[in-house]
Amino acid sequence: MLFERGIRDTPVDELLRRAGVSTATLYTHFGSKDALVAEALRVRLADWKAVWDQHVVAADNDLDRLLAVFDALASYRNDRRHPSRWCAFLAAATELADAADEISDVLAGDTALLADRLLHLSRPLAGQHAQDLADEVLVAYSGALAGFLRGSPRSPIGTGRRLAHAAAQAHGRD
Amino acid sequence: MLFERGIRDTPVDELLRRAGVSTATLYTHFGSKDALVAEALRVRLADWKAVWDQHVVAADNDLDRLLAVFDALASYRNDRRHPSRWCAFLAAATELADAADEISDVLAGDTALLADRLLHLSRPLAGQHAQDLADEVLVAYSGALAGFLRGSPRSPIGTGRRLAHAAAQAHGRD
DNA sequence: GGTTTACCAGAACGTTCGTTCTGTCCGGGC
DNA sequence: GCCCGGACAGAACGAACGTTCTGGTAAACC
Repeated sequence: MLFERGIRDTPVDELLRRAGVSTATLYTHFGSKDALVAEALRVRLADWKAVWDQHVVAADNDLDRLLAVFDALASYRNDRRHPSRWCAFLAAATELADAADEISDVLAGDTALLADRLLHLSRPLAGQHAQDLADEVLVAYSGALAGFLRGSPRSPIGTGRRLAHAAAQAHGRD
Repeated sequence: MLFERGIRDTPVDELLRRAGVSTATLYTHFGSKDALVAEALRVRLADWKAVWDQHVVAADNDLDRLLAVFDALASYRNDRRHPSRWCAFLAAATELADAADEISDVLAGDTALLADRLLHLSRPLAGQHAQDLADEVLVAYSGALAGFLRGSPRSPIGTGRRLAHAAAQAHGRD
């Protein structure tokens, strides 16, 4: 709800009704709407990390482990426990530009997770160019997410995966 | 200002002060804040298109014409007449999810412009796979923009360009 | 020269929304 | 049996902000 309709466009009252909880309870537990949003984002980040983990473990070669981020994204988005228009973290950072550090910290956390893991997964494929490959996959991944916001291309995840694949091949050759 | 601090976080009063214009004048000219924002977005889209045009014309081979979108993005962003945190269109669509059609129409216009031109520019390089290549470049482009929001990778445009280059090469080979 | 047009400054209005306050009720521990 | 922590519904508050209104000024035009 927060991440479908937008954080700013979802009043606290709706969250209360949806959760079947009273105003006072929410505010004693979280203190503010921003803190609640930050907590929701932290939960999403943990969930996302877990799903990604599974797909990396399930892959059986270096290339598939790197590309697993796209397969993980596909299954994360198919899970109706994680509805969102495109990316909860990028959207939150956009909507709440000047807002609480607590919130932009979660985007930073997501980005750091992606950067670190992609770098690690790129090493066996690209060696000393691992940083370049990791950057490229991160951009392909973010671009796929943005594709949902644009409504184009039709299959952003498949497109992002092909892009990352081509990048990996390009680095594998040299 | 609208696209640096965020549309929602920029009150009309600040725009008035900035523009040295009175409330009444703004409202007789535009009718509402949303309409003003929509107009600002339309102007940006026209500017962006013009800059992109120049870079396509200046390129002297098919590959560079396709990749010109990244060079255009770099010079568009360097021009201080077009400040923005990442992408005005994607940001506006995120901030004003349920808002006026007039606004989401501009994102649709940007996306259509990108999709059409990239497809056209992809044809000489990828022939029957032109649609795939165009999709890939669009994702690489959107990913580069998102990179500015993330603050990672450090040079999103260069990374996106490499990504698109690898995709073009991959399609050129088959 | 009077009228129209366009603009200005600033007050005022109405709505939305995050947050707090009031008063009530229930359930479990001594 | 009493008490207290925690939850509830709902009213109330206060700030922010988009929009409209009031009244006044100055140039453009017939």
